Amino acid sequence: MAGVSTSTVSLVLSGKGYVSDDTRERVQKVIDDYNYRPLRSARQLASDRTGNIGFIISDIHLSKSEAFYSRILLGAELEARNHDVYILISTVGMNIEIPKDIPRFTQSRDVDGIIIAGSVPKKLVRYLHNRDIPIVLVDFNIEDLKIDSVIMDNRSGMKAAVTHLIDQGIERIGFVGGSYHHPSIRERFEGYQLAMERAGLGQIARNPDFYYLEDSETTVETGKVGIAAILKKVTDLQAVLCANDTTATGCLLQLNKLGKDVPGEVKVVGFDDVNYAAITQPPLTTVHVPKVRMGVEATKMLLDKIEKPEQGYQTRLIPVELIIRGSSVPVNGQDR
Amino acid sequence: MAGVSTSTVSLVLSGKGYVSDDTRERVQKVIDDYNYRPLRSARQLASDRTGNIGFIISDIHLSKSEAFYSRILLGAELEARNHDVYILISTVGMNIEIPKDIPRFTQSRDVDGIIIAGSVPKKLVRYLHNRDIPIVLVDFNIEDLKIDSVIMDNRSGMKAAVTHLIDQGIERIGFVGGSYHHPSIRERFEGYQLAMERAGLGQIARNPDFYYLEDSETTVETGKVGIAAILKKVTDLQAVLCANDTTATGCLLQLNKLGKDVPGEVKVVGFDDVNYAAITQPPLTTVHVPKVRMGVEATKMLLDKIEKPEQGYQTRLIPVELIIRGSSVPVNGQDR
DNA sequence: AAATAATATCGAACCGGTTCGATAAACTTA
DNA sequence: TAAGTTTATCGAACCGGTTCGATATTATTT
Repeated sequence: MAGVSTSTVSLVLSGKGYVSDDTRERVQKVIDDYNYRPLRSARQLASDRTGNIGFIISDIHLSKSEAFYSRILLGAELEARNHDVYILISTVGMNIEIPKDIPRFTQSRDVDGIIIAGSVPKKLVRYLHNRDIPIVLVDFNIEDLKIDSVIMDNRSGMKAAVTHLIDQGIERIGFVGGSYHHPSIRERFEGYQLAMERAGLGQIARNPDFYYLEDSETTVETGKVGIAAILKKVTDLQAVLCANDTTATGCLLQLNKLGKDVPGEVKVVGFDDVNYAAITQPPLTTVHVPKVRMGVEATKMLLDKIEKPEQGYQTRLIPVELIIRGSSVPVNGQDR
Repeated sequence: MAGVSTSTVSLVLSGKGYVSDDTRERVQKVIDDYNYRPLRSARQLASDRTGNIGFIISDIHLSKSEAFYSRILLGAELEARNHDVYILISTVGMNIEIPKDIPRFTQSRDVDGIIIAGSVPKKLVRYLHNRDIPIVLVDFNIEDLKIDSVIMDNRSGMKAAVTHLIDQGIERIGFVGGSYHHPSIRERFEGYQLAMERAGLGQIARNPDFYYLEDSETTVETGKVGIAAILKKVTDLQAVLCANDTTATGCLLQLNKLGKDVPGEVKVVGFDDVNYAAITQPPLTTVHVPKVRMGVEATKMLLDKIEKPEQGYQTRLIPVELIIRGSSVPVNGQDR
């Protein structure tokens, strides 16, 4: 329609090679007028790019009560849209078999790279990494593999929480965690111990009476059991830091059941700032994690990696922020 | 490698046409041995199917606190996997411009059909419907368009809730809702009125003092404001039914603040059974909606529609179930 | 036994782009 | 002004499948 060959149109589309301004404008006009969009499958077949990225998440995480990973997905989608890239999602179970249950898109080369959000079976990551597919991990990492990752600053977050409590003159601070195999949870626990150490309270943070850890997935139950266990040994506990908001919610419920006033007798601090954190009773003090932004960053990193595969691996540390609500400070108004 | 032409391999793959058992086995063996997977882009280009389905959801819904729509997405993914189909997700804002902000995959024919989850701008649905793309709506519908949909049985759910309360000898039952433009919310309100009517309590359900509706998106705040408004007019309210669990949570918070005992003075019933409904204080009686299943059904319907576009449109009504927890019945044990 | 139908396989066109090499025109440079 | 460059465009091969018609073989019917 513009009186040129398809090759020329292709050049206009990609912006490569030599095209006279005159021709370029003429072609562009036809494209605009007819709302022409190149067929992706044809492009994919001809070039070696698919323009898709895979998003892998465990089915547990996707359907968890908090929209934590959904928001990471949202961020990834927003950024992908900017680059005209599609996201193919795939859930995996935690007990998958390799290679039977490998996400399909990795088999038929339907993606240029993969984002893995949250913890998934390590052997899956190993398998994909060995196959030289660009990967970015979000809120996850595997010690011995050099894979790009986006993680929140768990240690600083915990440090801020500890400081917030110590500033109020509180010292007998415990910790309730869960799935210790998840790097974020481990880092949070370490952050707690480190910050306590620095404040001269190392003998408390190192005392197992003051913390509760377990290896299973964190649930509300974890919080209930955890705080109950600690209180049995430490009757005058003043505050508890939790590995995440889910656990913190469990602590709140259990403390309420035991008739302990929050924040009067025991203060509670969570981590993640999931949406319902603001509507617990009392509202939960917690460390805000910018989930959407993490998804955005992951996509950026991945696209970058796809573009320049040779560059070394990197880890992006996303800053977090302590949000102070009613569970850690005495109420002065009626609602705070 | 099997000593046959590519055409024959194609026939083996698709199971169409004539292939001798001998040849079929030989080809299949090579496929298995070499883990051969046909390249999707080549298939897409050659046939007119993409093997992808689009999943459209408003960005608000995807990042809401409850994992409601994420679970629908999960269900869709699980079923899609069974059919070796990919899901391309796209979020849309509620104030999009047509055709500028139309999800990309609809423009470049990258999907065979579309699932729309929850409410999105009506003009978007109209636009897509006019373009003759197979569509299935989940938890949404538009009165004047004949589009396949999967919806939960809102009226029956509300009826079960009303009956549950009436069985306890309660009559002064109110309703707190929100975004009335959402069909599910409207149906729930209608279900409430209808069930009350049938029980001879129509004069209550028709009395505006007993219900609170607004046009904005439902939030916790909606619940707080709603229950407060009703209590001002109906001081001896015995129970409140809510349009969803989010609103119900708001009611719980507000009742707690006002010093009203739940369920002693006022009983509260929600709708949806989102994950955190079990951990409110007290745990929330609510109507369970099988979200994952809705996603599964939607995918099934869509693939069916793609296969046989001519068949008439249908609506699949998914049954719901009342889950009785502490917010609507007196506690007899310590925790119930 | 001949005619017809069913089975089995393949060659070649095609899907809609990208990209390389060829060709030609317009500029530079010696 | 001839030779060499840069700019502009295009033809044709190619990506890896699907599908239609042609052809050959085998089975069935009359």
